Amino acid sequence: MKVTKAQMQANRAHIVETAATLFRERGYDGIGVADLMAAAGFTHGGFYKHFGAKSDLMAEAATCGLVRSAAKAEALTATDFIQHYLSRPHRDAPGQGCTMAALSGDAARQPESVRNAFAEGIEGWVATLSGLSGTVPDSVSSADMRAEHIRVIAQVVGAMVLSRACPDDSPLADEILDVCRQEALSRLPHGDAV
Amino acid sequence: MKVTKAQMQANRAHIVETAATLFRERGYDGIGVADLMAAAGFTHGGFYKHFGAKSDLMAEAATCGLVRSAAKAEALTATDFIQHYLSRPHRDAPGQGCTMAALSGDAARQPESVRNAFAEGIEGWVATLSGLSGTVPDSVSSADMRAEHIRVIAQVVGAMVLSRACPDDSPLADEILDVCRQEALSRLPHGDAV
DNA sequence: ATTATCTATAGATCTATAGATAATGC
DNA sequence: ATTATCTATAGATCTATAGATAATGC
Repeated sequence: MKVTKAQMQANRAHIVETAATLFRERGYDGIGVADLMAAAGFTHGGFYKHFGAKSDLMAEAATCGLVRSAAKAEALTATDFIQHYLSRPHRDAPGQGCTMAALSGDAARQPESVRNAFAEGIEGWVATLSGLSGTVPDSVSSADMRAEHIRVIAQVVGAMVLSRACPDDSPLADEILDVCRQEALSRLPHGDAV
Repeated sequence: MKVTKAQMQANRAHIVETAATLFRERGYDGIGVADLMAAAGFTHGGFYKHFGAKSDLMAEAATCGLVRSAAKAEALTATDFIQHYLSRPHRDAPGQGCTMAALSGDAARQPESVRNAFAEGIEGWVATLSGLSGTVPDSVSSADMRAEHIRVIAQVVGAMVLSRACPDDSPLADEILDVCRQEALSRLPHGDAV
């Protein structure tokens, strides 16, 4: 039943990725170690050879999800990022979407190790937004860019969290995305995005 | 062991208020029916004479918390509302704070009855912001006021959710509140708030 | 007579651990 | 020999229900 070291690393990575999806879909308390391991193709007893506790996996899965989606965003313009982020497909597929939007509320009640992963992930997103073309108007000083990036993140995360808290097919859920998208795009340079 | 009808109504209301606090502090999955009833001063068996299921209490507690804090906000100016909302005391006392910030992430994974309570609560907050003096600049048309109020709510909820996801004493947690407070206040009329 | 609350429990979870198994890696 | 994974289980939860009790309300 033992596997090679390389296979064990691959198994561990697969557990983390599976958890990153299932935690985003069901919340940290919404899926247990046994179901997570089963979804990854293992029995639950082996979990504790990979991780010291469930909260260790929460932290690793958060980092995995935050890094992965920030890397995807780096290929986009700021306009395309906002369009994709504040979209119905993103809202309706939290398992593949933004970890901040899906799990920040849960993370606030988890150990500091999990919240550390979130803080580093948020910093990563600030850096990612700085790299997107046209993130802030040309007139904004570079000293204010960081603040503006933080505001954009708070705006889009807040919009997504509130939209998801509404019932399916709620007009308000769509309206929240629409008005925040309009605002976020109007902040971009050139005004060519709305 | 039976009580008067009036006492029973009072007991029920007390359970809802206790739940409104404990759910905000620990999340919907973070406290069970037995502990909730014990915190309200009852044994857990009686719960099901008051509510059909735990999710019924989630919906009632959400409405209770949302209505109560919106009523408190109505006595404030828009400037004071932003100052209080995006403050460290609010961030560090979720049990008495905004239900949207504390439980929207959890609500997204709950039955439609709970999300209906959230959608109505968000609409209530839009109406509340409309009533605050100086919510939007005088130049904004009334047709755009609703959109602007939704954006303010998304902004402050997003800021609070992200700030709480950071570790205790994290500089980033404070920075998120600070930069979003600055932005929200600058949107108010007269520019006298910053 | 009705019923709000209580005690007790069913049945299903959950996290974490103990010990067996079987394949790697020395 | 080591160890990644497995089976099995301990001990603690959880939601919901059943039946007893005792006070209200007719």
